[in-house]
Amino acid sequence: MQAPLFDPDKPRDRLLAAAARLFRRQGYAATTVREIGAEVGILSGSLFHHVRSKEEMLFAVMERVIAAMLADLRAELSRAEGGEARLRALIAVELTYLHGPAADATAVLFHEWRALSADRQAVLLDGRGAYFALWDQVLAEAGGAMDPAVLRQFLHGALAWTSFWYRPGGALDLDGLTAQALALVQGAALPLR
Amino acid sequence: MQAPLFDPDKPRDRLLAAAARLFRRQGYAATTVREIGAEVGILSGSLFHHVRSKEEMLFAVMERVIAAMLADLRAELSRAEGGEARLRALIAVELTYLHGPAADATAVLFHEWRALSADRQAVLLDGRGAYFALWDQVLAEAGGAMDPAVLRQFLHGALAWTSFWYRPGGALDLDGLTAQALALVQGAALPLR
Amino acid sequence: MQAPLFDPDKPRDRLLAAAARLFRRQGYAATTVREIGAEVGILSGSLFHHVRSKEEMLFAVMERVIAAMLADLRAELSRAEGGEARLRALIAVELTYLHGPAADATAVLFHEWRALSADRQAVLLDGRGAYFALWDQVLAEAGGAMDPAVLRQFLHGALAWTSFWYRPGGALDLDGLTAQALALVQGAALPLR
Amino acid sequence: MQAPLFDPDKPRDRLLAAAARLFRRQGYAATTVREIGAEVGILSGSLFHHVRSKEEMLFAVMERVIAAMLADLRAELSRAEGGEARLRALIAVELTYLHGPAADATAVLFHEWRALSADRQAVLLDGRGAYFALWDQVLAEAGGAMDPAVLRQFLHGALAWTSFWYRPGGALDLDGLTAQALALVQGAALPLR
DNA sequence: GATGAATGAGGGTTCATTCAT
DNA sequence: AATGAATGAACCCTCATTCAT
Repeated sequence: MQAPLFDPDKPRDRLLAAAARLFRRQGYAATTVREIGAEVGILSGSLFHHVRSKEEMLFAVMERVIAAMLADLRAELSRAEGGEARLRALIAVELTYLHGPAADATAVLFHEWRALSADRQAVLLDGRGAYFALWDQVLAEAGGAMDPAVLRQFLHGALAWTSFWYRPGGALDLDGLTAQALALVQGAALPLR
Repeated sequence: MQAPLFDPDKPRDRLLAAAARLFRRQGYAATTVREIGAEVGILSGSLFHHVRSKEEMLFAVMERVIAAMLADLRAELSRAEGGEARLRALIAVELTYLHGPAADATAVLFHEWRALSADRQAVLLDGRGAYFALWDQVLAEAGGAMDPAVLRQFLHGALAWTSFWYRPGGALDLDGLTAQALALVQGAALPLR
Repeated sequence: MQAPLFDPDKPRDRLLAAAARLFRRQGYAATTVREIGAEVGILSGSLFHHVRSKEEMLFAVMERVIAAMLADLRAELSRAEGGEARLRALIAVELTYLHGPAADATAVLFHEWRALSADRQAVLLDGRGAYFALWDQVLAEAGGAMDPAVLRQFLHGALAWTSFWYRPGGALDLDGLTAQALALVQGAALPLR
Repeated sequence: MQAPLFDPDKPRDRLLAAAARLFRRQGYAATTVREIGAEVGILSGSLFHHVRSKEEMLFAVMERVIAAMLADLRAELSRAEGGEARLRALIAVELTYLHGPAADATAVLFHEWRALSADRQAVLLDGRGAYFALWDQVLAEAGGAMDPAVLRQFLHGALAWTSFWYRPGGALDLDGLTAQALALVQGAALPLR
């Protein structure tokens, strides 16, 4: 990840970071604007100088992650040489977002999608689509036996679910987790090396 | 699955089935008791003759699925002979719940866990623990290279996530999906047959 | 007036009557739903069992007066014989509404029109148009020298304004006030008898 | 009218003119200080360097019109010779204010009176009383049959109401409208010439 | 003079829940 | 069992006003 998702020097970014934290911990619907205000040390009314509505916070958080993930994945893929390296990049980017500094925002994107209004979902679908197109491309290149679409969903599900159980700092570090995920798909649907 | 989760002849069961349906479609927090009432043709005030609170509905739905999944998995495992058959049973039960008649309740159990109060989560952990103990046992028996705990989480995530994209009735039927999931783990972390 | 505008036996009507009273006294924008609730002895949240929104109360109040005034004017005109009697009916109906039991609602209709959203204004314009069409017809029949449209606006303004200064129960009763208004227009723009 | 009500070179006056415009168009309660600021090109916080509160703007606008109308009516009456000329002056001043350059402020005075706090209303009552004393005097001099107090209210209402329907620049110019209003009262309550 | 972030009270509205009928 | 009016707390949001910069 080149740059942090939220700049601690910008009030609006501090707000979004706090919102992401709470949305992740409690869910969007269960988080009140008063709590978000308290998290950054202002009153709820003051939130609305930086943001038009509670939902705009959700949208902005998601927008940021989507753009950043897409940029990072593109960068990593352009650096990676060979099918395995590209595959590893796919997984590494996803897990880095899920458990690195952008963990809150990424979890929100993955698990609170339904809380976003249909209108706003539509706006984000482009970026999300571009991201998954890269996945499909890499998985197709790998030329495994399993339908790439199904494999993509399996892998995406397995990685997304790590946000519920995996905590970095334990016995298994992020590289280790990445290796395990890589082993999962390599053994499974892709031709053995 | 031996018996349907909710008996259409019992008013309370009809209520729970409706709640599960709406909780799944809209999320627990975004579903109002009015909507649940409307779904079964009564007014919101009348709900509380059958149920003590909205959260009790969530709890009851989850309790039912947990007990039923545990019973079904036990039954299937007792019938299955050999490592692969037991592994297949693991996956088949999970996918049958996720996409069969109990789909609503199962999706609620998997995706609305956070909406349940900590107290009530604790009550359910026993049954859930017993279920996953069976998983761990079967996966350990298979004796693969990957840490069974990690493999369990990967597999559980991959299967849980199917509720967001897989729809029975398409080109890929449930047996086919089961086969694909089986292939994923068999190729990966388990010794090749 | 055949029937009271609001039936004291119906909770919703009691609500509307209270709303009309407060809207008249304080203006629509300056009246809070909490005040309206207090006026009928319920909490603000309970208002919304009878009414969808604050603006719906404004709308409902106006709708009632409009329909009732139109019906009453039609009835009075059908009873009135001769130009002067019809003219007197015009004025009498208007003043009866402005200062009789429907005074609050009528004042709200006349003075809070702007507070209603354009959408809802449009819905009411039909009834209002029919009412003024009767005015134009009666004034045209009278065959005065002044443009009937201008005369109608002058007269309507003069009468509407009475809600700011005239109070029944003083030296001048409603019949007296009606007579004065009749004298105003008869002397002015209409041919002398 | 001798001088414009608001001097475009003075920032405070530009503010008041903008406030009058918006108060008239949307009503006092429905106008926000943000909108007033935007109308003159500053932010809402900066308003309060020129004015102590939103209500002070309303007060100041009304104060200006009241003083100016009184001065103008005095001047016009001192110039007018004969009962009819004085009567015409009465009406002409009123209509000139209602539809000339001071239209916004005058409409606000007439239709937003209730939005002013009782304290501030009291302050303005002197000037307003002096103005209406002139009306009563002129109407009494004319010696008609109708109670001058009632006639004054009828006429005031009829003229005030023109702000809702009359627009200068159409077929009927201000002089024409003045003539019609004069005819209304002359025919009515005043002795025929 | 102007800014813009912050305040804090209060706005309209929603909603799970209660209870007399 | 069901109704439906009522509760009361909490919700998101608005707005006039303040003040350090």
